[in-house]
Amino acid sequence: MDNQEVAEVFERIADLLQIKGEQGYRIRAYQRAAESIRSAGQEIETLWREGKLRQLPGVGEAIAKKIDEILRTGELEYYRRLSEEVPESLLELLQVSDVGPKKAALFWRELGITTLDELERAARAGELQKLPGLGPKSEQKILQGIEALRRRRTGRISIGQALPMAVQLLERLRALPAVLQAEAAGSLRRWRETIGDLDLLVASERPEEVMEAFRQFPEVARVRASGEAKTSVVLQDGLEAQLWVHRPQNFGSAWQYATGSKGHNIQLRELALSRGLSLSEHGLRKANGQVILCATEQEVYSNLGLPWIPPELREDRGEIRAALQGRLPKLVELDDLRGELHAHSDWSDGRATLEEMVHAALEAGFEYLAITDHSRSLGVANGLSIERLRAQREEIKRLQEQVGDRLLLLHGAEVEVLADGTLDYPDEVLAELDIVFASVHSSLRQPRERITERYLRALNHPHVDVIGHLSGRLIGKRDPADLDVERVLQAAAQCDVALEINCDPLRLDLNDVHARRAMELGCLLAICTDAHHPDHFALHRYGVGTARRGWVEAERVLNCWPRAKLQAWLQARGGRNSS
DNA sequence: GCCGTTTTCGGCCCGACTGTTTTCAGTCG
Repeated sequence: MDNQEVAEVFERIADLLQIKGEQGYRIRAYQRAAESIRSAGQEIETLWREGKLRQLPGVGEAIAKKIDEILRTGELEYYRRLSEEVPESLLELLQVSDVGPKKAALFWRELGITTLDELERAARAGELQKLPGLGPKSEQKILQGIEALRRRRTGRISIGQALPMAVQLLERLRALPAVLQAEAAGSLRRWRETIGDLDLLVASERPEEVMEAFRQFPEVARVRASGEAKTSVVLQDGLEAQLWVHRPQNFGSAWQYATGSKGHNIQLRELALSRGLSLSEHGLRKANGQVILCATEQEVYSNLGLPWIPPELREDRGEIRAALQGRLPKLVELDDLRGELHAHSDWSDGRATLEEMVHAALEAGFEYLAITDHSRSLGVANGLSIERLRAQREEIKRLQEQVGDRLLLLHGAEVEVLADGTLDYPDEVLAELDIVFASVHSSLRQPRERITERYLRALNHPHVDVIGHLSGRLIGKRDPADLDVERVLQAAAQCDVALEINCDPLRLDLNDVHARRAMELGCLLAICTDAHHPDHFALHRYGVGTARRGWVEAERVLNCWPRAKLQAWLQARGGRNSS
């Protein structure tokens, strides 16, 4: 059973306890444990075998015992008994906006409702408004919530879709005369790979004016709630958006609050309490009632005795402790990237010529560009035969002469790791290349042991320099391969093979959690766009966001290295000589 | 149920908005 599945058990326990009416902090304890298990860098089974479950934050004696039972027996007696008491299907009611545990319990106990369909029927029949504490408006909202849920169905969307929408709304906000500053917050600012809703923040002295304009934006389909400080809307495409408006004097604390994550904010507020301060979006309040206004986030953190913590780290994954101890990483930045090592041309399945890719790289200010077209067996991608690969080398040499010293061109290939773990070109051909990416595009569904061995074989091949998009996942479309990631990362560290963080917002592969584990194990990384078109070079920022979420520092990223260091590393590997 | 630059027991984040209320509960972020 993997981390995700174990985490889900505890999440469901927390939800069931809420509906049951359990009061207090046990619920949060289960939620925190679930989040901790989900974002653990290692597999829960490994930690369990090694007796290290208690090292996970939020996992104490009781939850460790429950994990042990789950992994030994595949079941949990406590959970089974709980779901006998409270029907599990009630959990789907919680997905409806404006329905929480209290209302779900009310519908169940008073009307015997246990499914979404039953809830909808009751609402249409006017049964809900007869219940205590509800009226016609609540009933109408719940019906709208059910319809919105059915329309949406997709849940969270890719950050690649969310970012352009947020940019559009921010531009519109910045054009308003009453707006002094407008910024993204929430999971978007933390560069999470998927986004549940857009969180936007504005600094203004005239909040009503901003809110009024926002409600009228053409992107807005429906206003869910709107006050002086906060407006919540549903956009035309079903996505929800929040807008907060605060004065510039407390913009910093408001931005900190709106950025989250929830877990980070809770930890930060507890730290504030321990120092006799109460933290909210309005600022820091001392015991005597005096409020310290914070115009910048730096002021929020420094008043708590902390350095500013980059948004990508704010996931309650140990960043506050690290900040207290002065151990925050010096995160890689977009400007640290000096070149691209994974790019395609129309020699295989790219949509631009070599010349066009080279010129785009010059435009982007790269110091180097590796062309890495697909290898021969990948027919769907027009993979290069050995003859075509050698012809391409001549073409690249010609282009190198044209551009001279302005850009270093590397001739590489994205070589298929075949189903048995061998590579798609013979060794003598690989030896001719400047850089070799090894990737898996086929037989992704091999059983765990088999596909892990396949990668281990590739890692041990002397000519392999980088492993491309390790898991093969496409977010929301294709699950990652069933892989023993820990073994692969350890082998990569040992073989001195780098791992790609693929910047395509549908891949982001390695993901943040695996990137962080790779850093802990001493692996090298490469942040690459896998560009199939000149426009794709702009995707670097997504990979950098993921890398930063993985606590990645520039010195461990191949394409942050200066040209000479990169060349020296490549030439020292795989028995290549410097010819 | 977890956890300790206050603590192994007694704490555990904070506020906005809405609807159905005569002063607040529920939901959300």
